[in-house]
Amino acid sequence: MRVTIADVAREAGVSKTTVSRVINTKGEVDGSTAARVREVIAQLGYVPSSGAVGLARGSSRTVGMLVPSLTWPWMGEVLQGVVDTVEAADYGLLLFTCNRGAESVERFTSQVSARAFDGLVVVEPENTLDHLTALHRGGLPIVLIDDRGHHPEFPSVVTTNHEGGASAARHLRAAGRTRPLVITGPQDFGCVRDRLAGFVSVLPTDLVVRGDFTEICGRLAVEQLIASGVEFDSVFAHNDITAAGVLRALRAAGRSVPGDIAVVGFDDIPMAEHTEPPLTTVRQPTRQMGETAARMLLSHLGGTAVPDAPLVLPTELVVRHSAP
Amino acid sequence: MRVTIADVAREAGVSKTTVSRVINTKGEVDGSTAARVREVIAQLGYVPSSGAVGLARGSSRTVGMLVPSLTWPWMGEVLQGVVDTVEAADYGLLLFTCNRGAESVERFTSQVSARAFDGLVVVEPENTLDHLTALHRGGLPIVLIDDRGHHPEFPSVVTTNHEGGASAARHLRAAGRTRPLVITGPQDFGCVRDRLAGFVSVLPTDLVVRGDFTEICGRLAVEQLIASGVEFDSVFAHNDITAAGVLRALRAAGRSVPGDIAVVGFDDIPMAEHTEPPLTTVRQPTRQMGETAARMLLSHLGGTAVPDAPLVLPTELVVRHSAP
DNA sequence: CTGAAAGCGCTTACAG
DNA sequence: CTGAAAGCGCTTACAG
Repeated sequence: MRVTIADVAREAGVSKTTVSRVINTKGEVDGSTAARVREVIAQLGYVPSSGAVGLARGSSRTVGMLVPSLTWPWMGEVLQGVVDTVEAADYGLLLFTCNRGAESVERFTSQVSARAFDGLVVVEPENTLDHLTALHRGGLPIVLIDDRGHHPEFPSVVTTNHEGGASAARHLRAAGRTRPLVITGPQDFGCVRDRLAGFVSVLPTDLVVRGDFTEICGRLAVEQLIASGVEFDSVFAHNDITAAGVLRALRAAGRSVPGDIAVVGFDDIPMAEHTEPPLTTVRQPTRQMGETAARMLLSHLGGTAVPDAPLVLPTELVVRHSAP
Repeated sequence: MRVTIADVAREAGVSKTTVSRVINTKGEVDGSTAARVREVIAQLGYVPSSGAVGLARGSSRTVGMLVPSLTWPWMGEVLQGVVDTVEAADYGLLLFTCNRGAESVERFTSQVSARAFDGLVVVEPENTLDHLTALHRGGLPIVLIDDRGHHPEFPSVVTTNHEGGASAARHLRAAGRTRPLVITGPQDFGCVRDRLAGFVSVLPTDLVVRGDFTEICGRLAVEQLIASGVEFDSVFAHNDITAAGVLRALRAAGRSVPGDIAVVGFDDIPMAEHTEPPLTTVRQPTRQMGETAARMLLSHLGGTAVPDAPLVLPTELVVRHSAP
């Protein structure tokens, strides 16, 4: 049925060994022999079976990617970055999610043991880090894309959260804002601590409300502060979704943005362009993070030593109307 | 190094055949023998090599997914639906994109020939349909998620675009709107023709502007009509991005929404909740489309006959403030 | 109920 | 420069 290396060998009048050698350009092969083999390959439309190659070579030329969710607003960019890089290197990408708790983790582990892939890119492991560490110790190359301040044993890609927070503060300060409200994300996330520390290092404030990265937390924080008569002239929200809630609450309360209150978010998800007014925000280089992580993993698989410190990619302040 | 079936066999004092039988619960095996084998498997942490199993069985227990882009706003939901379904069936998902033109297509085809996966879910193939048809004729099971009005030889999952357009029109008519503007997507897309036909079957109009699914086209259409003094009391945009542009242009022109003009979009992407005002829109069941397509493919792989007509999933009007 | 052997489609020492 | 043979880790008739 399908064309195998044996068919090519027979047709070309050589051994399978020789065919294998011209496919992989390994070892010396006579020029005219090689040409003949290549011709037969083209003519028969032969493509080596990835399964057989993998079995014989002990590697699958496939990388795995484990993500907590595929519907987070910035996940598409990360994925695209990883896929592009992996495809360009002629690797396949096997995608896994771990949103069904223990069951998914177990299934995933079993794929690891099955050697279905050679290495793994992980995005923000929630409570699987111990597990991943065990797999890594067992020999699985892993690269992490993470902002939660984990300090894993394996290489990771992060972004400049501290500087990102600082850049938001500098921008507000330059606009003459002196009394900012900060609405954070979950405080056990490293990125949240860093964004906050960076911000207050430039623009100290005692108005810090603990949020949880949802729209509702932004809305509630603003409503409550306004209701209790607390004054502020700007808001730094730790992500764009929260900032969207802030904008909505301010509008409902009759405060103008940026006239009365300037608002800065974090992430620069697609929505940020479309809020009213469009949101000034600290852009995370999500696609680049995906590309970088994939590149690190591939070079690791290729034998290059991995960096021992996390690779840090720069954020960038994107100025729109909510804080000109 | 790694634990193989031979290790298990030796440790349990049986043949590899027997181990294979208990793993796959195939053929009769003595109860106590089976128990012993299972014990050894657990104790050694044995997991069959997916590559070897695939080679021996001639199938990979993996499905492929080919998408044009991973960063489209609704792609995350589709992907999640596919991944969840595929994982639940203990299959792996191999992800491919075709955004680098001929090169990606070629790479992808070679993976097909390499038998890297058993079946394929395709989302909106741009100009690869002929190619896919060839692969399908060559024996590759394919399920399409598509709204462009292709009529492929293989099963597909679509949504009720005609009824979706009609539901938007009924909603506007019920609100007393009589002079709607329709801004379409690319007119060679089947979904665009259907949405338009559905809409005008309920609420005829001569105000139809051809758009291209971008924000700018929505903005320009509104600006130009207003500049030329054409009156309208509502807008039906063929996707939410375009509707966002419409909202922005109306606001800039000092028209109130929905007071002066009601606006309805299509898709219900995450952004739709966050526009000003929040967007009334026709929701596409994107996640469900992913789940359904994956389920169809899996049951096809399982030997079930595939339906010959496209499977149609219902849209749903989501009412928010832009058209209450 | 169980096992020896062939086979899946490759790669890779080894020998020439 | 080339090939016969063993091996990668499984499954599956076939025979008992």
